[in-house]
Amino acid sequence: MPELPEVETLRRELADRLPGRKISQISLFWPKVVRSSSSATFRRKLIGQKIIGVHRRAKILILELDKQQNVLIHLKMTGQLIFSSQKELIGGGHPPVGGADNLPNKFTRAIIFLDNDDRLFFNDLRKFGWFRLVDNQKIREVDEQLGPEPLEKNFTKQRFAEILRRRPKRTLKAVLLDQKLIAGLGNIYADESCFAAQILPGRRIESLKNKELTILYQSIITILRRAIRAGGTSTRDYRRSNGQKGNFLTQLQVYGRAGQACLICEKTIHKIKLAGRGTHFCPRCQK
DNA sequence: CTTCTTGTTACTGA
DNA sequence: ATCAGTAACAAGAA
Repeated sequence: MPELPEVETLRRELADRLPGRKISQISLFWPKVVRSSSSATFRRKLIGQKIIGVHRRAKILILELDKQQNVLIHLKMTGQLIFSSQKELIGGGHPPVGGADNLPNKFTRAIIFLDNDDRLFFNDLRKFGWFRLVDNQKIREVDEQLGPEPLEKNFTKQRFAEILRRRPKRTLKAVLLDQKLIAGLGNIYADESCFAAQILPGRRIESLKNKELTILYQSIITILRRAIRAGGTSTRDYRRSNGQKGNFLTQLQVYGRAGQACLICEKTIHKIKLAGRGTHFCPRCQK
């Protein structure tokens, strides 16, 4: 699912393409994708606006527009943003494998047309993803409700420990998934971080030793960086902006590997339900 | 047919 | 006040 590394991959790719472009037209095939107003108002307000930046906060992609306006995009579980450039097709050659040549398809909920004839397709099988048009003040309110970004400088080991210690009775998995505490982790990277730190996800925070918190802190950062380097994880629906899969799937140690041998100790990977989510761990490596 | 999948919010009950 | 669990959103795969 799109978590921090997947959305960050898209942000970096789209930041090379969108800034400077004006939105020339918008097609909405599933009007409920717009959560901030009616779809008609959304279209009217957006058409003609210029994109000046592409940002990310937690799992939310932010298209910064002129006039203090922003389009927030949440992919939820099955959302995709596929960028289609007209120019690269002119001049021959083959479009990228898995590109936008078969779009729109039955899961395309929206298309954003740009003033140079490039297009951005929003596909979402499950229809949970959304667009919201918000001003800069509202952005600040959204920002305040989210925990620190794990890859930013202000995410120090001390701040991480403080955030966790204030929730002594909660389980580790629940805390890692809580966007108000730490931004951007989802089910895949919560499980992978716990494995890397050799800590069971069902542990209560109050039981964690300082040394364990330090290893967990470092594990989260390392895993997220490596996942971004691989272009994210495509378990199922996630795609990069050119339609290709992210490559981190092959580096997963526990997520999706229930019943298979642990890659470190060869004991069987277990799967339980924790914080309402499928939770994977090695019963020997993790304590 | 049932069960499972998950990001997020709302709700319930301990 | 805190926390865990579940339903809802929605649609498809197994």
